[in-house]
Amino acid sequence: MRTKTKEKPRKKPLQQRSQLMVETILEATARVLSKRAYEGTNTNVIAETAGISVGSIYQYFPNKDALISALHERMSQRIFAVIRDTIENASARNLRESVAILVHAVMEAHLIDPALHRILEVEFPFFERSKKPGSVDMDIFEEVHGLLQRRRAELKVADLRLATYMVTRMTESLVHAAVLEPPADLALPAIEQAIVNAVVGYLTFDGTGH
Amino acid sequence: MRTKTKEKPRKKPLQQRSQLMVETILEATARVLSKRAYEGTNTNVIAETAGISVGSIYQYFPNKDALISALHERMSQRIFAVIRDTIENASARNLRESVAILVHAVMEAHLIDPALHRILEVEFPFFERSKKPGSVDMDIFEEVHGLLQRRRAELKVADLRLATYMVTRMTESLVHAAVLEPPADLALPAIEQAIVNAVVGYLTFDGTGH
Amino acid sequence: MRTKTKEKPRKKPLQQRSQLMVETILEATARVLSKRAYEGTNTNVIAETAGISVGSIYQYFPNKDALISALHERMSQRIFAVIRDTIENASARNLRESVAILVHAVMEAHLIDPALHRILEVEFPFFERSKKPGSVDMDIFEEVHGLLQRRRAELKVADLRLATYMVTRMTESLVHAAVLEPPADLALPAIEQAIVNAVVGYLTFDGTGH
Amino acid sequence: MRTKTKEKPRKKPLQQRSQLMVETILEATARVLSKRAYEGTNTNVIAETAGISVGSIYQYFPNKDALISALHERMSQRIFAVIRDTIENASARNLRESVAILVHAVMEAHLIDPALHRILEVEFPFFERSKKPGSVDMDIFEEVHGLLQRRRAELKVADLRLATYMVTRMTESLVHAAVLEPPADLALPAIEQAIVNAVVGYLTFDGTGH
DNA sequence: GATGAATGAGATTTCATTCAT
DNA sequence: GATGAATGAAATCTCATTCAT
Repeated sequence: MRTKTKEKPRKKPLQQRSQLMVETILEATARVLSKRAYEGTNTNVIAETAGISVGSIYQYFPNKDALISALHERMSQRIFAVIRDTIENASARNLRESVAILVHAVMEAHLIDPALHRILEVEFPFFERSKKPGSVDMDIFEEVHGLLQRRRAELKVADLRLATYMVTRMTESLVHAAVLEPPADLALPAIEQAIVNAVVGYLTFDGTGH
Repeated sequence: MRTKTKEKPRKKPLQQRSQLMVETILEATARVLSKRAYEGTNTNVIAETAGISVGSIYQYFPNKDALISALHERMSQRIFAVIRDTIENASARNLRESVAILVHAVMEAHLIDPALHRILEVEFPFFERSKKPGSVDMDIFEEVHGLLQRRRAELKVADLRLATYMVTRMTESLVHAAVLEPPADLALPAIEQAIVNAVVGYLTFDGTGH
Repeated sequence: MRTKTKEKPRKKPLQQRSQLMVETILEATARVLSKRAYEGTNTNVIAETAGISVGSIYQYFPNKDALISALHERMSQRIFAVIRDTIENASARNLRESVAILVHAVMEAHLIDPALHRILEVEFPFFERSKKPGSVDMDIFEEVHGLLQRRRAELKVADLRLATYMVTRMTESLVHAAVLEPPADLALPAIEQAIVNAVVGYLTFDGTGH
Repeated sequence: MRTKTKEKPRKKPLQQRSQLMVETILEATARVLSKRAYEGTNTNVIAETAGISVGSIYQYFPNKDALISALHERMSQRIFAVIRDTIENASARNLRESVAILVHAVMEAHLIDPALHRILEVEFPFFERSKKPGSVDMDIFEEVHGLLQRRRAELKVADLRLATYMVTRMTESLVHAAVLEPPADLALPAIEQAIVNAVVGYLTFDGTGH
């Protein structure tokens, strides 16, 4: 059923070592980035942290930007994995539960590594996610689109693509804000609840008054 | 009578000239930033664009960051001015109209100088807005809080501070996304409409189904 | 008897004001230099400290070096004045007393404003004193030369010019070191005593053993 | 037997290359400093003179000051080496010969590279020598102290530490002045002779007249 | 493939000096 | 003469990237 899962069946030792090196480098990049933020992060420090030489970074990444991009991508993958698994494994009885599960999944995903996430989203958001098919954003779009289709009967909204866009954006943006810039006087669960309400409210709002 | 009193006939020439210079510098910074993005923006280019010398920048700003911050601040001020004026001058007959006006105002504000706005918000969001009283963010919060209070009767939400937070965030985030990363297949007015629906939906959602 | 005293008989108001300005500037330079050392001393700070504008400095001094030079010169003048007056007013009964008075005078002179003196000698010694007739160094040379001539009978040294050079250097260098880099475990009076001994020892040493 | 052990056949290639680079840099710094004095000496010129890139300077020295300090230190080391070797290898028959040898050694040392020495001592004396144990100044102090102890019987001075201080200062200051600001009308050997006389005179002066 | 010393363009910032007011 | 905003050459230092070993 899952269409686009990228299988990696070949496991040649060479590729294994490569894969290990790439992991090491990305891990170090993440660590340095979390600890020292944009200023103070440079390829030499990353190499040192990874316990390798700068040269090796350039063996696997054409330049520094590619490094950040890859990190972005990896984080997106992880987040998407969490979201997809949650959605697909959860059995919701109605729209509200579906949305609650979605929102909770997104929140969980954002709590994976908030420090790094924060840096990545806040200092390097311009490493823009592609909107092309196959990108994580599209994957999520499709996932949510599927969810809404399955709940079609319970919705008041007319345009399902627009609704998918809205739900995706609302969930992402509001969770993002709540996790990364938590307001001092509001509890996270209360906000989570409010986000669910907002999404369901939107989807079931008939536009004339309830 | 006034033997030795030095007259200062010129009306605050200093402040005037200073103000002009600050404007010139900020203007140039904005221009350079819009055109060349983060990379390629440096004090020398800014000075050149402004038709002044680098030294002059440092006469008015202690360092480069202060320059970007000032630009941020100025843009925030402008945006807030638009929003406040719109809200305060508009006469809405009901909640939906109030929200529609708010959303429209925010959208207008985001369309002032999207290119610059984009750079500023996207590349330098870490020049973080303060949450302190007196900051633009707080001003907007208060403005929205007032609006909701006036419409208290029409709301289903319990916690007004939470609601204010949600409305603020939703409006800002969704408009932001719509303007700066417009989805290819959706029209802006349709999205605007959807945002209004989402906000009103949230505020009038009783939690059980409408 | 005193040959080279530069008289300044004319006291036109204009020159008075100029003189005042020059004083103000030099005073400020001295103050800034003492307080902030080489780094952190610049014409703008000097002007600010003096309560005048940078431009005015350039009305009286062609450039920054001239400023330091003038300060050097002024300090030299003051030191020389102290030394000359002490020597000429003192009535010594023998060589030892003469030397003691000289050494003490030089020490007094070095204690006028040690902080400034230190900066001036330590950071700007390369604003080299001229060896030309009329310079302070020459004045001191002549003063000491005269002193030795008067004590000719008590000396064992053959070449009086060489002796003058030696006495001048010894006094200056040793006092300088003692005052500006006081050794932790030796008392200043003890060093002063030792310097006197050294000078007298030199002057009365017959070269074969005493 | 040694399957994977990486051999490092080149004898400390790192240290060797590093050392070479440090030498090259210091050498260039010395050359530039001698030729162009303080003004006109900058890291770019030094790099150019050394035939390397600026970056390499910063690979080995944290900043410009460290560069000058290192040069200072190296010169001090060399001077001390000359002095110590001369003193320790010479066999003097009496105090006068000991002092003569010391003075001559110091003079020799000051003549190693007078141009550079001049710049270093005259323009950067504020890169102050530490007075801590282990510093060159302390080494010299100890060396002289030892010398005086060996000649204890021939001395009239009471306090040996004071005497050591005086001898050290006199020798250093007077040689310094003689070499770096040679008086026009006095021959260097004559001055050297006079310095020896002064030191011996001081050490054997009984305070009442010889 | 791995290493890391070397590179050098380029960025920020300072400050002596000028000159229009 | 006095002012001080404006100037801009120049200096220090960084760091992504290369390439000989």
